Amino acid sequence: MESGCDGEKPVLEKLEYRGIKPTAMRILVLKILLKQEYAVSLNDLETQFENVDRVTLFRTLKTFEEHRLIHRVDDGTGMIKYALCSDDCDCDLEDLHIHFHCVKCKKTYCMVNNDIPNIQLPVRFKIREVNVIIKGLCEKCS
Amino acid sequence: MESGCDGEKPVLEKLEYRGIKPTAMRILVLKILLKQEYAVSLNDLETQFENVDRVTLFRTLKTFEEHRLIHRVDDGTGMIKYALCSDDCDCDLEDLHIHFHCVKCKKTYCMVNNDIPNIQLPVRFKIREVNVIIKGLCEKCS
DNA sequence: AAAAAAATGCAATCCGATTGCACTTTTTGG
DNA sequence: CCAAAAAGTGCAATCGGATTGCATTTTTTT
Repeated sequence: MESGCDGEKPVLEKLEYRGIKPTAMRILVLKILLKQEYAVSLNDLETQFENVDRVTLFRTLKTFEEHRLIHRVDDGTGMIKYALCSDDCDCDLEDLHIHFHCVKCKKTYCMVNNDIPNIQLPVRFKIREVNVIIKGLCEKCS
Repeated sequence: MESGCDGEKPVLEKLEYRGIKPTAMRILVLKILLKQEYAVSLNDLETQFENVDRVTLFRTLKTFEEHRLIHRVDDGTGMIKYALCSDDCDCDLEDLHIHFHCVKCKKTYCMVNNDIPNIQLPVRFKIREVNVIIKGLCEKCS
């Protein structure tokens, strides 16, 4: 049986694992991120708090990003979204799975079970990163 | 032998074909768009003029977009880019080919010879649009 | 040519992202 | 344990691209 309050240990471990000092704010934010089933924007995050400064959240996300705890998700809406990296992920820039953006509920899901398809480009183009965004209706909205 | 000045007819025809009234501004903008080999942002466009108002360009592009003469290209940079639709294109939202964004020269190319790969999603997700962005180094920069 | 409609240009606004700086909390070294 | 240094936080302000309001100009209609 777990005796820690609210099962906080895994959160602390995750932070430490990435070399991030566990401040109250960061613990809170990570807890929220862990609950999300889709990529969140700064705004999304902000609405989950009562009285938090946008900028602090912004910088918390920035710290998380720099330490590879989260990564940006480009879902084609122009708004930056974030998602947790998997524990073993060492993503240089962005992660490599497919993202699905629901045009109705505006949520962006990570389609973890899909591999990026192989794409043939003219010889001299050097691929560094592939981003596949699918737009449509998600399970709940279709 | 073509006798028209500067081969302007095709430009006028393109505008008319899409039901766009050919003002001086629009002819100029379309001519520039026809010369591009990659997707352009509003800024890119602006730098090709001496004294044009951003907003006019913006609205010109908007008109073109509404009449399906151009379409938006999302290259993951967060900045909206535009590219000409092919003559027979009737793209509802965005076009369906792959875009390549060079991280060095910042140009975004349309990879017209590549088909969008088939992607399997969980059953109840309804795909409306697929956008593939590849980042890396282009021919010239690699 | 006059009236109506469309296009244009300037100023201003909007909104998310980001920075500056002062204040607070945490860490470090004596 | 305390003082200095470092790190984190919060508020105000800035930045940059996108977009709108409105007055003026140009084009179309009658």
